[in-house]
Amino acid sequence: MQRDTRQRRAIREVLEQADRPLSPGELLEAAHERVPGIGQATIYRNLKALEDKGWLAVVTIPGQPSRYERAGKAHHHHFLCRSCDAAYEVSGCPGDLEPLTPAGFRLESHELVLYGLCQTCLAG
Amino acid sequence: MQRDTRQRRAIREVLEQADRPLSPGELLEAAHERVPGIGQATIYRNLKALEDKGWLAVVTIPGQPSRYERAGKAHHHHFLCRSCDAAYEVSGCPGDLEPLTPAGFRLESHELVLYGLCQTCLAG
DNA sequence: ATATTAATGATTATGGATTCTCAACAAGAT
DNA sequence: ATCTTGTTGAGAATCCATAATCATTAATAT
Repeated sequence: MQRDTRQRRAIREVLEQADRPLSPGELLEAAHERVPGIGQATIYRNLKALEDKGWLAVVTIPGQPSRYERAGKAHHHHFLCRSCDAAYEVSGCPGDLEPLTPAGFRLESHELVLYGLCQTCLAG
Repeated sequence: MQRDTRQRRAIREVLEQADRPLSPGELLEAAHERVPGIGQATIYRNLKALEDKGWLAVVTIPGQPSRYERAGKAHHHHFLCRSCDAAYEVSGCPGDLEPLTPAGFRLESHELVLYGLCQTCLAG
């Protein structure tokens, strides 16, 4: 039977309260405040388990480690700050991309990443 | 002084004639037909050199090796076939993305990747 | 034709993310 | 309280893309 450990609780809580997708490293750092000594192997193990369970969605960004966010959100995209590397959720979508699709191709999905500077980095 | 080798000629020719961005592996395969025995180290060395020279542009796609295409093309995006992993160039752009950008953030650029099946894979 | 040395190719090494190993630990049943 | 065994943590191991080594090869100036 699946056990309810402090580490798992911490990981789920951090991910539930995050307002943006987190990388394994960011998650480790945040979970560490709740469970000092938590190891990265535990982070990876549980990320994979939560993903398999459909509780988490993976966000892939070129040249960056994967980010994880709660699954089931409405279709949306992401903004990556080129200064602090934080990924943010952006609502909305540019719309119908069929017109861009080459003739004879089948469009199934798409990913849009905005790049720039986040408010925090602009202020600092 | 920079020397004009068979390997370099082959690499440039393949990239010039390609109608889509190529990965180092695809480039090696294609160049191999012109210069049997060409090694991957030569591919990587020359890709980097051509990129530094501004002759090539790098295309980054999540979870994929980099692709290389001639620099200087008009703004465009890419389509990745989830079956054969070939990247294709797609003309056009969804347009102004400022409206999607969170307030207080500075938008500098963006990347859009379409996913699906290419004509070749659909036919096969 | 010969010398010079940039370039190549086979191989090893590197870097970063992710996974595996396994002894020690701890959640949950009895 | 005790036992069972799922989980954890530290570190080693793996994967893949890319970079570095270095003896050999070959482009080009003489």
